[in-house]
Amino acid sequence: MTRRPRTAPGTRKAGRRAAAATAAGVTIREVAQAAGVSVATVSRVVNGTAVVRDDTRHRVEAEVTRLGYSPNAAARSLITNRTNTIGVVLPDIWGEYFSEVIRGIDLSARQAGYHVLVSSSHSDVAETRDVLRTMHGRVDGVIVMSPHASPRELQGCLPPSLPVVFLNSAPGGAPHAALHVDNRGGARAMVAHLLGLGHRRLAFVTGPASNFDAAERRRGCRDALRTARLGPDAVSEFEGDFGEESGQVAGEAIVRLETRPTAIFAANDSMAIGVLFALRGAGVRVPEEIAVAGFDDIPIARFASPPLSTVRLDIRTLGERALARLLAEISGEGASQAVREVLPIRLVLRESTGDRDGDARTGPPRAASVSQIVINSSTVRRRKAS
Amino acid sequence: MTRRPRTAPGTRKAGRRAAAATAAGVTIREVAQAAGVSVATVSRVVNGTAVVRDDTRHRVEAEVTRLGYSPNAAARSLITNRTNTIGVVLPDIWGEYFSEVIRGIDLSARQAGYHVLVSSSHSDVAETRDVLRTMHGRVDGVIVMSPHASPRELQGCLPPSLPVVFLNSAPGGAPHAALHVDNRGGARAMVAHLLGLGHRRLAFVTGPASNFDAAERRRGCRDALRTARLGPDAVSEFEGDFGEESGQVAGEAIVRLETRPTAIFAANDSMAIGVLFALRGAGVRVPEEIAVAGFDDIPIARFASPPLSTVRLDIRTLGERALARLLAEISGEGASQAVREVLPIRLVLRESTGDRDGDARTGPPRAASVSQIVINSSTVRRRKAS
DNA sequence: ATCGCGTATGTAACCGTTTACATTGCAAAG
DNA sequence: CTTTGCAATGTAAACGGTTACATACGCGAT
Repeated sequence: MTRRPRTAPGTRKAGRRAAAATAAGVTIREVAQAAGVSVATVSRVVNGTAVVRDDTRHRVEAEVTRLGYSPNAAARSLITNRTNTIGVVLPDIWGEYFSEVIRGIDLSARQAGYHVLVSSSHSDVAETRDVLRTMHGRVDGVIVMSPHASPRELQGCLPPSLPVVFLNSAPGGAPHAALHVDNRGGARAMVAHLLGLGHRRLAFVTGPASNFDAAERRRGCRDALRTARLGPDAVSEFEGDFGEESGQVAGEAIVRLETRPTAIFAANDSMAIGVLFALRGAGVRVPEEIAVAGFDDIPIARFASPPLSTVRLDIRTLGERALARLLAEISGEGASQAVREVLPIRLVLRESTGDRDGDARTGPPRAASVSQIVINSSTVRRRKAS
Repeated sequence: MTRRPRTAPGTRKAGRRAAAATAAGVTIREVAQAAGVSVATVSRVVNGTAVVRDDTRHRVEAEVTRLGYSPNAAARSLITNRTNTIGVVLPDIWGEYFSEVIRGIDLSARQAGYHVLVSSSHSDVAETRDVLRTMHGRVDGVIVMSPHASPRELQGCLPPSLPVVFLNSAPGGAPHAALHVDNRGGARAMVAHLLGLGHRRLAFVTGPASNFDAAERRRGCRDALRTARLGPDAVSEFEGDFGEESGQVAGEAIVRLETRPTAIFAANDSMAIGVLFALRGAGVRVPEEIAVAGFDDIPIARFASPPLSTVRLDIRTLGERALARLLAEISGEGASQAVREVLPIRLVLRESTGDRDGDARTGPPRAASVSQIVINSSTVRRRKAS
C-alpha cells in the first residue's frame, strides 16, 4: 500500500548521512565518519567534556579543520537548553547614549562567550511585549531598557523562568534585578553646585514627560532647591524631548523672558547644546550672562562652545554591570532577586558654568552623598573610526 | 544485565511528555494533549500552513493562549534550517554613525520578521573571523562592515553558502554584494565647492590610515584638486583618527603654520568639530579667516559654532538597503551576485564655509556627478529620548 | 584462569519542532 | 453497494547535536 517504501532501519543512517552532505554545513556525523570514530567521540573532542586518547583526538581535530566543521547552534541549544545569547531590548537607539550601552554589553558579553541579540525602537509597551515574546527560546536572559514602561507592565510577557535585568526603568515592584544611574543624585548635585555659585533664578529644560530618567532628573533638581530652602518659583521649567532642537526652542523662549534666569540646566547634553546654540544666536554670553549645564557628558560636550559643564554617567559601565548581573542570574546565583543597584555619577565642571577647569574635576563634597557603590569610572573615552 | 530497564516503546511518549512539563517552556505536545489533537494540527494552526476546521482551530488557539505556548526557536530552526536572524558585524560602535546603521538595519529587519544579532568591536581580522565562525548556524545571513579588512581576507571563514553583504569595505573581488556610500564623490564635491569659493590653500585632516572610508575621502579630495589643475602642494595633510581630539590636535598644528590655509576639510564631522574647537581657542575666526568643512552630517553638526558645512550621508538608508539586499540574497534571488551599490551623498552648506544658508541646500551642480542612484534621503532626523 | 576495575569509545535516546505520508470519514460518482 | 476523491487529521521520521549507559579492552590482583 505504501507508495514509497519506508527506509529500512539499516539504510536509514546511510540516507541521513548522504542527505546531510548536500546541506550547507558539515555535520558531526561526517566528521565522525571521516575520522573513523563515533559522533560521541567527536563531540567529546570538540567540547573537551571527557578524556580522549591523544591519537584519536588528533585525528578528529584534523578532520574538523579539514572539513571546516562548526557545530550547529540550533541543534546544540535544543538539547542543552542554552543559547549562549542574551537579548537586549531598547526603546530606541539614538546617538552616543545607546551605542555606549550596547557597546558595554557587547564587549563583556563576547568576553563571556555570549552573543547579543538587540532589538530597538519600541515606541510602546505592546511592541516591547511582542519582542520579548519572540525572543523567548532564542536567549538565555534579557536586559530591558524601558524608560516608559515599568517592569510591572511587562510582567505578563516575561516567562517567570527567564532571567531579566532592567536598566533605568521605573521601579515596578517586579521580582527582577534593576540597575540605574543616579539620575536624581546627579541632578541634585549639579543644581546644588549652581546654587553654590550664587545663582538664584534657574531654568530647567525637562526631558520627555513619560521618560523615567527625565522624571528623576527633575526630581533631583527640585530636591536641591528644597534643600536650599528656595521656593519653587526659583526655577522655571521648559519642556524638551531630549533632542537638540527642543533645547534650541527652549533657549529661544528663555531669552525672550522679561527677567531671564542666570543659569539653565538641561536634562541632557543634547538639549544643552541646543540651548547654547540659541543663546549664541541671541548674542547672550555664556557663562557671563547665563550659565548652562547638561547631563550625560557625551563626548562632544567638551568641544561645545563654551565647553559644557555636565553630569557624567559611565554608560559603558552600566552596560557591563547589567551583563554581569544577568549572567549571575542565568547561572542561578540569582538568589538576591530584586537587587537594585545604583551607579554613581560625577560632576564635570567646564566653562559653560564659569568653572574654568579643563576636565573631569570631581564635583563638590555633596556629590559624595550620591551613592556608595564605587565603580572604576576612569575609562578614557577613545573614538577612532568612522 | 541492564542496570536500568529501558523504557518500553509504549511508555516512552508518556515519559517525554511528563519530562517536558517540568521544563521552562510549554511544548507543542502539551498544547496538543490539552486540545485533544495531534502535534501536527497544532503546528498547522500556529503556522497557518494548512487548512484546519474552524472548531478545531479555535480549540487549539484557546489552549495556546491559555498555556502561553510559544514555539521553541531552536527546534524550529533545526528542522527548517532557517533562524530568522541576521548577523551584523561591526568594527566597533561609536557615536551616532554606528547607531544609525544598526537602527536602520534593525528597523527594517523587524518589519521583515527578522532578529538582529550584533557583534562589534573587532579590532583585527582574526577577531572578525572568529565572530563570523561562531555566528554560523545562528543566522541566515550577515552584514559585514569592515573598513580595515577587505572581503578577500575574510573569505576563508565565510561558508560559501552564507549570504553576505559588505558595507563600506574595500573592494575585494569576493563574490559578494557590497554597498557603500559615495565617499569619494562626496569629498570631491566638497573640495570642488571650496575651490569654487576661491580657496587655493587647503588643509585636509585624514582618517585612520587603514580605514577604507578615510582613504576614499582622501582620494576624492585629490581628485578635485587634479580636476582644478592645482598641484598637490595646494593641500597639506594632517593625520587624524576620526576622533574629536585628533581634530583638535590637527587644528592646533594648522594655526601654528607660517602660511595658514584658508580652508580646512576634515574627513569626518567629529574631527571638524575638534578643528573648530582649536581654532576658537586660537582666536581664529571661522569662516572669515579659515573655512571648515566636515563629512557625515551627524546631528550635532548644525549646532556647532559656527554651524558646520558637511557632506551628508543617509546612514540609515544605508542600513536599510543593506538589509534589503541581504534578504534578497537569502531568498535566493541573489542571482546578481557581486552587486556593488553606491549611495549618493549631498552637500550641506552652512556657515563654517561662509555659505549662510540654513540647512540642507543641495550642493553645486557638480554634485550631480556623484551617483545616479537616487534615494529618498529627505528623512528628518528626530531624536527624542535619553 | 578468573575476576574486578578503570579507561576509551560506541550506541541510541532525547531535545521540540516540521512535514511527508498514512489514515479516516464522508459525499459524489459509478 | 462499491469505488473514488477530497478534506481533515494523525503518525512518525528527520533535523544535528549531547550524554547516559553499554561495551570493549587491558591489566593487576586474586
